[in-house]
Amino acid sequence: MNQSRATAPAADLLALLHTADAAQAHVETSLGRIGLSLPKLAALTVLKDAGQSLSLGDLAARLSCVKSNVTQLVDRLEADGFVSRAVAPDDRRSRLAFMTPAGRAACEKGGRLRDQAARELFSDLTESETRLLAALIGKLAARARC
Amino acid sequence: MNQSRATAPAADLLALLHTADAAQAHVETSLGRIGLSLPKLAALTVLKDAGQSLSLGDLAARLSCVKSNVTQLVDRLEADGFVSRAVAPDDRRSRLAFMTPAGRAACEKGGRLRDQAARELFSDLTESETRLLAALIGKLAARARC
DNA sequence: GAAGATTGAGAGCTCAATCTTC
DNA sequence: GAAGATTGAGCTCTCAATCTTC
Repeated sequence: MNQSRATAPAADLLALLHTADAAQAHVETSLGRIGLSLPKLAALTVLKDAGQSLSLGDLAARLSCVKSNVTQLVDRLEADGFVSRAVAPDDRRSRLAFMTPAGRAACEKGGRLRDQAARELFSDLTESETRLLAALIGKLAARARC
Repeated sequence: MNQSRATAPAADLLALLHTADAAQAHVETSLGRIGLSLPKLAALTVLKDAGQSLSLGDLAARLSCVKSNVTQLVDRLEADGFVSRAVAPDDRRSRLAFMTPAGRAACEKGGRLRDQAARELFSDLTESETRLLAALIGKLAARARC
């Protein structure tokens, strides 16, 4: 067996991508029950961790994505009533995003749902296996960001 | 250290998702040079492996996605000149997708680019680490599909 | 002119509704 | 009516172009 290890990386990569998709879908199914998605929860979490309102550019930088994406994400978050926009007092070009009380509540509830879903996903792995997986993923990540 | 292992799964999950995104972007950067994306290459590969034309429903099943997605994917592949549609001779409801010569060429070139990118991504892992990673991902996948 | 944000176009995905053919 | 495929609406994301304010 294993004559094809030389070409296996592609299969392993595809398995990784497919599993990540499935894991994401699993968490989002849970989050969907409270009107959240992973991107929305990520934005709310960044806002919560910042402890204050952030400009959309700031938010984009902390979410490692492009500004136009944040514009649309905040549009939807605003429609949900989880976030509001305000003109920055010092610079009228800049828009500040801040969480509403409903957003704060959704963030906390969503965080618990996400953590619970993550524990379910990892429940077949021992603690040392989980640490090992994290280390291997880290090696992959180092290569991917080049 | 490690007092917070109990809540770590969420961080590990997020790292996994983020790394998968980065890995995907890495491969797609390479594929983009020949006008392909991972979803397009996946469809072409399914068609190649089938060795014949497939109905769009068949294609959707083999790609594990919804039929309406395949409709749009084939629209784009057809616009690229990589795939053509034809009415099924036996059932006029059904549309067959078949690869054009350009599609076949793109599939082969794309496969090589994808394999090479995958080898780069895994190049910091030993063979046994790669196998271990695949096994751990498998455990995760088993949980995610429930 | 450069830095903020937004808009427009388009890829990729889903679900619900529709249309055609069986 | 049920099985094919498609269309319409919406989410997430990107890049290029635009608009406003500095």
